[in-house]
Amino acid sequence: MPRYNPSELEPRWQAYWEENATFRTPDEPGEKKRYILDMFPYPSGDGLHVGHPEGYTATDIVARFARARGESVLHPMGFDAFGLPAEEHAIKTGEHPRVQTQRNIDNFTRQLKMLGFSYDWDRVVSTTDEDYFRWTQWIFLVLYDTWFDEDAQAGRPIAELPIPAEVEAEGSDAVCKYQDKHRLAYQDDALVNWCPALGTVLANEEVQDGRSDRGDHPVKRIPLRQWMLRITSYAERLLDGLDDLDWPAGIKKLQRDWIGRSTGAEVDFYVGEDASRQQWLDSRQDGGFPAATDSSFLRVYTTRPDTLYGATYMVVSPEHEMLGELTTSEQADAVQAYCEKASFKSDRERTDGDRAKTGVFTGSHAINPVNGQPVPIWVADYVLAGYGTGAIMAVPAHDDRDFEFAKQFDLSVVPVVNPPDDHPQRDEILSGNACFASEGNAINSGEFDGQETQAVKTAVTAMLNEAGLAAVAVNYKLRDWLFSRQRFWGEPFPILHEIDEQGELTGMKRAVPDSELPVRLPELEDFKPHGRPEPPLAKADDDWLYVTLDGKRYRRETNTMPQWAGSCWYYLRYIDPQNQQAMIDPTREQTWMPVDLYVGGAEHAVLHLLYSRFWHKVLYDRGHLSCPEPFAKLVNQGMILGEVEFTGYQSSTGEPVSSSQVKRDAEGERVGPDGVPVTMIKLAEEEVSKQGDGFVLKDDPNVRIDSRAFKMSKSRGNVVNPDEVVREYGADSLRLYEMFMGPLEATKPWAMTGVGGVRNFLDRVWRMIVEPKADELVLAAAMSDEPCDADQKRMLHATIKKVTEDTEALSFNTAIARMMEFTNFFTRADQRPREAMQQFLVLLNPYAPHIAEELWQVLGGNGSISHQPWPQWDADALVEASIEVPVQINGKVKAKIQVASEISKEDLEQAALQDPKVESLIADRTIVKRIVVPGRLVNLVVK
RNA sequence: GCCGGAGUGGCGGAAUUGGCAGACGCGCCGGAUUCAAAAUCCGGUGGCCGCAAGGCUGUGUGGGUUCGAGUCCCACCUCCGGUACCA
Repeated sequence: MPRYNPSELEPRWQAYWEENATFRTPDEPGEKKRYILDMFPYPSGDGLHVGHPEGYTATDIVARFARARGESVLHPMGFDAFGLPAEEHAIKTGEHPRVQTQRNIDNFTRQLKMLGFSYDWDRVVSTTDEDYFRWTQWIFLVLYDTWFDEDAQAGRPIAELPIPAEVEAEGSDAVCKYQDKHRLAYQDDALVNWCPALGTVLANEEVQDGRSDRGDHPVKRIPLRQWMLRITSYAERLLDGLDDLDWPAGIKKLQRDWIGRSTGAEVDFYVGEDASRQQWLDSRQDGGFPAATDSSFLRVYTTRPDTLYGATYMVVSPEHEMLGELTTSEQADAVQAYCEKASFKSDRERTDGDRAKTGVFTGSHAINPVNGQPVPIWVADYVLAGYGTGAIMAVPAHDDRDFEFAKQFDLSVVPVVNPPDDHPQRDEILSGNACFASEGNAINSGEFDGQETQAVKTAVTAMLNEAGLAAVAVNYKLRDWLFSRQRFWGEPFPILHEIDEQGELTGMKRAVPDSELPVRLPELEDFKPHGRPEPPLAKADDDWLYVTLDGKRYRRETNTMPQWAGSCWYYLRYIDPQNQQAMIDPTREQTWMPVDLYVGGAEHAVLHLLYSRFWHKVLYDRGHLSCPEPFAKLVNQGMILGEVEFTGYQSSTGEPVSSSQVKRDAEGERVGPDGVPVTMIKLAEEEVSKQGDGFVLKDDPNVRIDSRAFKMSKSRGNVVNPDEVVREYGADSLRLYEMFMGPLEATKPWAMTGVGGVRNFLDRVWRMIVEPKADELVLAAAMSDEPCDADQKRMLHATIKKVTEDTEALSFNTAIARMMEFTNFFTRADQRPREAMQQFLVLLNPYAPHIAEELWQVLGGNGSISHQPWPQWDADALVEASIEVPVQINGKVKAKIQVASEISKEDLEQAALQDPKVESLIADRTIVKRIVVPGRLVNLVVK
């Protein structure tokens, strides 16, 4: 029996494609190019997950479709192969991360090939290849060699940085240090998670509630010299660039919010001696608002300068540099104790949830510049050191956080914005017992009373600016990018630190010359932590660690780059993966960039995409790239959940508990109505039945059952393995099912019966062309060389149209539905024109390429079906002689009439009125309105 | 709390953007084929009322706009995802 046997035919066609290099990227792209990109995977030891092939199938369909339409396609794949799991494995087993990584890459490659994706396998890159990370290091050096010119809003070579005369005068070391302060890649002290018990520095994701994930040991935050990338300089450009991108609106918003631009004012509050205040004010009047700060005043950033009259106290962050000077001797102990406590808290703890506000009075006061009133200065950890100036003016009447703090410590509340007359809490607000954070008319604000918030903002800022006490300011939530990791399995930094004769660091550093790249990872005896808060590379032999260059001795940088580094620019290397002379050939870059379609998970919505855009813009500024944005169109595929599960609950005594009575207690534990924890039990579909909105236990309909699909996870045991699906149903069925489940962007649950459904469809396609009853592989008896009749032609051309349009719109599920209709139609026909079958296979090919190739050959086609041009539909063939039009009476369909498709409005109305059913329904009533939409419907409004 | 997204048959989902709700698939029911089964093929399948013809009702809830609303507007509910004091 010549049955459809994917396990035989799929590997055969995969071998054919490989041998014939069917999907090689053309060297000289034709008129239209299309760069179709997947977010490359981290090759984990678990292998491919069914979530991966969702996006990969979508892009593969688009790639095959575009090729058939004569476009030149670049469709590559690679591996984001640096990362923590391989390193942890190495620490445990002593096996070099490279070994395990290669094994995983091999397995991923096998699985990807098994699914028949049309990648150009000659262009595979892995971020761990020396040939690749050589250029990652090179790009780092571009960042290191660049400063950001605010006026030009562009990155420029560090050599072009204007050096102030006073720096110049101090000599070349001072100039170097000045330059270092302006580079896009610079060093700064930042806090790391140091775990003394494990003797290692941990990544944020390895720390849970201040304790290590592994072993549950305490983790301390200690400052360590770190590499930072000055992404904040590009904040404005990164914001602006979003406008022209064809990205989901949600992702753009996420990026905008992450960058978090706000405008307001910086305002200086005098903190010096009362006696010198007038002198200070005079100097400001003459000199204007200074760029640099000194200890005579406290500078704050606010987005609500209109509420300055309501600023009743100030707060500085525990890390604020002026805190020491502001603290009076009486308060010194309390302040010191408070700051110490704060320093032990992680960022997370400090900003976690709605915990009560804490803080300590410093003992000093500042003078509110608008009214000359003294206001107390507090220190509190609800003010973040890294945002704005690290200090705030607190307006408890109009800021929820300040209000909460003021209530806690009994500070005064002065309302300065009048809430609307109908505001439910108006009286409380005006008496200082509630907070009103919206806009309105000013009150208690001197000359500004009665004006609207926006006007007051501008006026107050202008007034203070006139006096040299404030200036308009812009702030971003975006922080500079902490770029170094204390890890082994990452790219080494191509940086050398100068050491003197005693082996001490001099503080001077230099880039490794281009010709010396790549800086390879050292060979280590083992990968176990060495117990110091220093990166593992510090364990390397002196051969690696120390370098002599131009007569000077250097110690290599021992931090490594984060995993993001390699993924920031891989899309460029695919274009020219073998280039030994450059990161990318400029002509090729111009030919293929930007990426026309980028598909991947929404979890990378912010970081990966923002980091990539940042690097891209720097490389663009420095003349290495021709387009300002890397990814023209972005699509996020939705998550695939496990099979739907029915979950019931049981009390401790084994009694079933209705899910409507199960609540979560304070710890998040599920408890029954008595507050005692319940146990979850998995139920089979047969044990439940539908009732109302939900499901209930069949045996006891009073017990409600939860029904939902969960994220796939090993611990839950609901992970679907693509290897098994391919073994059972074939790769074409897996591909087709992933696309048929629903819209690409939607989150959707897996259902193995659905895979059976699409497999059924492919079996039907097979039998539509191959004779199922014959012993040999022969064409179906119904196959005919006659042309299509009118109905067949209409079905064929309507299918071509629908599949073409839906594929273009990435609406794969409906395209597949249409191909199913086509197949149902033609399997019923006893004459199946060969030509229709052939055209159909070309449509099916992007979706299920193996069976399409096989049947194409069975039908006598030459070579690969992938070389066949995409069919065109004939609009004339779609026209039907007569169509059915519904007739509504008062908006409800009461009859259907058969009319000529080209019928005029008047004739359609006549036809509707003459329909016997309609006649009888309107017989004794009057028609008050007639709506006639030719080709669509007739609606008669009667009384 | 805030920000996104989504609520349509037993289930996954369609619906040319305001014009016949439920395409297609799964599941289920009936029939054909078979000694029997699998496979296959044909038909049915939102709910309620009715022997039937047919009628009523129906896209999370309540209101509104319209000749006409799953689709637009207002208010609310539920679920999923993200986020967390950014002044």
